[in-house]
Amino acid sequence: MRDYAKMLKEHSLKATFQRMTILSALDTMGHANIEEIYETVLKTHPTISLATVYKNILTMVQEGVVVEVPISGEKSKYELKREEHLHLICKKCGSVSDMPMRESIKEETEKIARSSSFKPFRRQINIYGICKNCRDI
Amino acid sequence: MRDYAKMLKEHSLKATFQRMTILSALDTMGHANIEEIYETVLKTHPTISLATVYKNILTMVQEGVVVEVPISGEKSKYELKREEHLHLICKKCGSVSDMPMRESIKEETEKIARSSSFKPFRRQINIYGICKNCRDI
DNA sequence: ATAATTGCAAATTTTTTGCAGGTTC
DNA sequence: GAACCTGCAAAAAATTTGCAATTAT
Repeated sequence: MRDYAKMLKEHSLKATFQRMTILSALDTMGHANIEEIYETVLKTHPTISLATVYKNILTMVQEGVVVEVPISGEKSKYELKREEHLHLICKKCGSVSDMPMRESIKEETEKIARSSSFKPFRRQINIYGICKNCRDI
Repeated sequence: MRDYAKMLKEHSLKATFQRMTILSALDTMGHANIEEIYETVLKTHPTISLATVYKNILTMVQEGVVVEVPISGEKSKYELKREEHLHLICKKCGSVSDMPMRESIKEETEKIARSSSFKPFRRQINIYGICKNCRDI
């Protein structure tokens, strides 16, 4: 559990309970799309509106507090901003899990970008497949 | 220009002119979202309906003739299926360009997957930044 | 105090669907 | 000629907007 109020204030966003609830939901869920976030926050704060979830996800993504994870064939999920990592995405159960980024991958992608005079900001690596759980079934 | 009819038939899809036109549009554009595809096919075949574009993109993605490229902060784009590669995505002009996949990246991602007993099918790597053109302006 | 944020309801945009007629193999 | 595909119009789903009331700083 992180200090959500601090995260928000560092980006000059007001620490409303709606935002704190959304961040807390993302923190426990790891990755979730708008609908999933909305359903989760409703459980503890039934007055939060869907429009507020939309507006805040947009704002918090713009401010870099939250990161969008676009996924083939699904609606985008969102996660709290943290160190760079990659995603293992199970095509069976839909789970998303984080794995640390390797230095060598960073270096290779830097090289590739450099070879096109492309100035990279950030990477996004998704690996699609079947997770351990679904495989064992 | 590839043999679109063949591509379709290999996946037991009928080679309608609507599908051929969509594939041809993707071939020339490289990457495009639904709206862009629709606008482009309209130029040569003004009778094609938007619903047909939606239905066909869905079908052709399911059959693996076309691949979805989900992009942070934008609507998904689509491209013709081809060898594995990665994407340089310019946050200024929105251009997407393909770069060859490096062996070492494949290997590293295999290792990462293996370490979680995850069985990988395919990777998707997006590098976001500023392209040469936009940088020079 | 004030500037930002919220919830609501409505508007807009995006995507999906059902079906009668047409096309491909 | 059978199964598949199309266009249309309508329905459903997803997202955005405007605004008066509320809240954080």
